[in-house]
Amino acid sequence: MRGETWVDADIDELCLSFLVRQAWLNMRGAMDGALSGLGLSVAQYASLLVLADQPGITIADLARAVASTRQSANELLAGLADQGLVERRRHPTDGRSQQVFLTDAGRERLEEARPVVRERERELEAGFSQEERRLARQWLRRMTGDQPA
Amino acid sequence: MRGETWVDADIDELCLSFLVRQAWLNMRGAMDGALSGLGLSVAQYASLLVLADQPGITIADLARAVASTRQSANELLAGLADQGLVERRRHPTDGRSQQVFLTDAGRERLEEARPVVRERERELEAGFSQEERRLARQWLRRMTGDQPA
DNA sequence: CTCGCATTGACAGGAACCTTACGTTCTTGG
DNA sequence: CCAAGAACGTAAGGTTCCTGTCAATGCGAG
Repeated sequence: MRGETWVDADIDELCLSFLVRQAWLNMRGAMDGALSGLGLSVAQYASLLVLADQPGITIADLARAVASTRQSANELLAGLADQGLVERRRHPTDGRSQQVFLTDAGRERLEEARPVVRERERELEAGFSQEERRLARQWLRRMTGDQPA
Repeated sequence: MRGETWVDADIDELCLSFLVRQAWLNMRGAMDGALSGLGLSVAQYASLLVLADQPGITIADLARAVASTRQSANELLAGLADQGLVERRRHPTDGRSQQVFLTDAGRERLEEARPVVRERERELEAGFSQEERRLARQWLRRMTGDQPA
């Protein structure tokens, strides 16, 4: 722990969570930088991905899909709606909820963003083998709590 | 992406950053839960670790060590000072800055917290080999930007 | 020595998230 | 069918982080 940050073998074993935090912060910075030209944050990009995969998802389900709260999801959607990238419609059978859809502009923005993000992430991972990448993802998925021991 | 969250092979490749985010969020929740009985958050714990390793570090350097801002670091230190775990002293040779030290109570709190955190993180990683853990850390360090390609 | 630039901790305001609570709607067991 | 409990989107307030700015201090080149 003599460098700029304490990303060091010893400290990793004392607070692994913080290493993950720093990885996330740096990746977020890199992705936000890459996406800024498209007017998107990484959180917005991720939400567009979910919406592309699940058209008509409700705000509550979107929140769950991105491990967030309904309030946060709704606020983020408001920003995307302001950009004309998503639209919210009354749910056809559930009077409590709304369905969210990508607009054409939203789909186009997403298609523009994908290669940008993929390229940046590929750069970050340069030098790691396919197997090492697979292992890293497996490890991360475990850390998300979605894959039991 | 049919589960509770979109922690899924396909989406990982479309937004790896978000997978890291979700790992961090879950780990933070787990650590905060484990540390709550000690009145610490994971961020506070991490700062105590830095202070134990670098007694007398300045607020600005602590902020850099945890990849944060001076303001955030100072606010976090205020909370720790309120608990009597750290103290800030005028720097002996630099009229702008202050040095931060652990108090005895701070050192004791840290010693109590270490095994708690280590145990929770060990549980999260159960089933991964030593080599797999090493690889995951190597990958994470790369993602922090502190280890070039 | 001087001066332009950089750094410091603190102030002010904002962003992005959270929790709590609400009225409305839905679900389900009796 | 009914009532208790759950879920919905939204409002309100709070927390934790950020950025921009400030006055004071430090650094280094000329």
